[in-house]
Amino acid sequence: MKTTEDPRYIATRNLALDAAFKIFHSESVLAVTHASVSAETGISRSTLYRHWPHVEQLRKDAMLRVARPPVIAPRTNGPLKADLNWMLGLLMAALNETPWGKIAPQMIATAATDEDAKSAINGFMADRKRDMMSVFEAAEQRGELAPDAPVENLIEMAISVPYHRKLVAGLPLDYDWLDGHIEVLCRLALRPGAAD
Amino acid sequence: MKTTEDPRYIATRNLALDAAFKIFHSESVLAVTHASVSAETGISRSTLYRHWPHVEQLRKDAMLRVARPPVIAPRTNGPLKADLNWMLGLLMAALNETPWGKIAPQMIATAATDEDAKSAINGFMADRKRDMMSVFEAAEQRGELAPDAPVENLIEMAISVPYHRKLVAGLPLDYDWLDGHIEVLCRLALRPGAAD
DNA sequence: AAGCTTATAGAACATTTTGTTGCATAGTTG
DNA sequence: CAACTATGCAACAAAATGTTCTATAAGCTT
Repeated sequence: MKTTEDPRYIATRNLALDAAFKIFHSESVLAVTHASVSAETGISRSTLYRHWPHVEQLRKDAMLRVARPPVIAPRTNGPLKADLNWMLGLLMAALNETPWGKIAPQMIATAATDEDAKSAINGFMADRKRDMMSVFEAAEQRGELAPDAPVENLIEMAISVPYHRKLVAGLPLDYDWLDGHIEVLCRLALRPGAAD
Repeated sequence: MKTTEDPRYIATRNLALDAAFKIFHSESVLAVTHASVSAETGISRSTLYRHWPHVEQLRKDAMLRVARPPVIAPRTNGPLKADLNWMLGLLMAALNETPWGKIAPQMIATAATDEDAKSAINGFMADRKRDMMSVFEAAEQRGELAPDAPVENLIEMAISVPYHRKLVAGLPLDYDWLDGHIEVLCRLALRPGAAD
């Protein structure tokens, strides 16, 4: 029988990674150690070392397992402005009020040197871009979009600015700001005649 | 006499922090320890402990001392498109080819939990925004700007996207992309009649 | 130049973190 | 039931981290 299928092994792994993530979120990556996870779960240190011979493996597994942004269901009812308000409002909330806001910076730093973390976070962003794309495609089918709307760039701008404000510039992410952001995006997206 | 003015103390401090930064850049923050700096410089471990009783202090000092983005002299000759190309080209190069591209992610992560790192990186970004502002003001005085150009938002977008592409999305930062980015920014910035 | 002060080097020591191993026990599989 | 394998525990090893003391040398004061 393969180790990885033994229910005891699976159970230990899940328990440990849940605790590791909890520690990661409430303290920091560095607080995740075999000792701290052992204390949190009751799993013995030696067992944890058998699962993850080195701390970095434990930390990375914890990060990759649960550290992902909340799923944002694309809303494509229209009009575009309302859809953007919905999507970016949720993104804003994710950064302000969920673990993701605290975990993202750590992942970004890890991604700078670790391939797994890099492909994970790149994947998250690709998902987010795809969701946004479906919003713009729906707008196009409703005929709201300007024919020369630079959709790719708009999506990048829509998503990048909230991340940058929160993680790099240290500026507030609130609806006052979001309204202006969306207004600017719509200037480039909507066809001149369309109702705003 | 105050300790902090003794030339020996200053010399040791500078030597140590230079080495710490070198290690930080070539390996990672975690590689910066009293032991590694001692090995690199010949300064004794006990002396380093007197300067920085705890590793985190040493790491943070190394980071805050030299980890700053290259200064980008604002260019305001005009036309706006050329100025933006200059400024954002340099920002791109800073992210692609200088230590800053490797260090920024670490700083962002540290800023999430540390006030000093946070205010440092927020300060860097405020500087960058101010530089960009002078570019747009010059454009306005030349009469290039549309009267309703949303300058604040444009500056945020101009800067955020390169950072996001590089650090989060893992997309390439090259002139092919930059041309499109600037073209979109100019659509919103320039007055309708202005030569492009 | 003489004397006081302070930083450094070096070594010895203490503590904590990190990783390893062997064995008894108990859950899992066939 | 029999064979296998994960776990818990305890003892141990090694490395990283932090502390303290003393002799020496550099800097400052008069």
